[in-house]
Amino acid sequence: MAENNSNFMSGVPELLILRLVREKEMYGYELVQAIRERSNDAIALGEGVIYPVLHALERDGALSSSRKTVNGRSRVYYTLTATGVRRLDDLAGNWSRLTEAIQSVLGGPAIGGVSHA
Amino acid sequence: MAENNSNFMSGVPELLILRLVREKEMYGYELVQAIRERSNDAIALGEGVIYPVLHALERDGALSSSRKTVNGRSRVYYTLTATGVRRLDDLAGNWSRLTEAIQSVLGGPAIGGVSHA
DNA sequence: CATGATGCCTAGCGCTACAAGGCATAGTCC
DNA sequence: GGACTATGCCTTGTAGCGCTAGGCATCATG
Repeated sequence: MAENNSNFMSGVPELLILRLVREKEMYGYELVQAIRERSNDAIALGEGVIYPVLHALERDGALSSSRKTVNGRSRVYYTLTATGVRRLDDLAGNWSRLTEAIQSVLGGPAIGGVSHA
Repeated sequence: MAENNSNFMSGVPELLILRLVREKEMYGYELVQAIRERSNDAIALGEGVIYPVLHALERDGALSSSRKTVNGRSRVYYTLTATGVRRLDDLAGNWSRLTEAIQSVLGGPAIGGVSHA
């Protein structure tokens, strides 16, 4: 009936993960804590959210993994691929546009003028 | 296993609707277009999204409706109740905190310092 | 009288994030 | 040595949200 934005409010966990992994290679358990800390406990994604996303991203070629053993502990480190960088830019752009759009609605009728024309 | 934020990425359509209705009483079809226009086509929620949310909000006492006939057309106008105002403030606060948190993750490790302590 | 805009509505699907587990190893405390 | 916690990985099942894709009625337009 109408071409809508397909599921416009999704992919935030994906976005956060990609963004963090861009800084340095990280493993799942580490990501869970990093997100919690960096957001001041405002966002607390569990492992049940992180791991499936990680696997999906690897399947799509956005991340590549390598198993390493540290202190007798086996960790799966993820690094960003070229595809992943593109995906990150994409998601970040979408998120930015989305928040601006929502802000634009919340802010009232053309306060400063968006000057879209 | 852990108390997480329950479905932290939801309620945006609800937020937008409440915000718009706060300005003046509006009807469903009008809301669909208002959201599209005010967001510069960035957000295009269909009627299939709007109406169910409208009904849920009324059921919860956040909105009250009144049927009016204009130009032989029957419209259901919605107005914000006191409960609705509270709900709006709530959602707006959550949204604000969420975007800040995400920004905080996207922005890198403590750029300006959040000084939470 | 057919088509489109206005205006309301609903059933059903898909997908995302979530809860709630399981499993293994390392360290700590008694 | 046994219990408990933290670390580290994983999967299954579910719920809720938003979306697609319709239906129905009126009015204006050609």
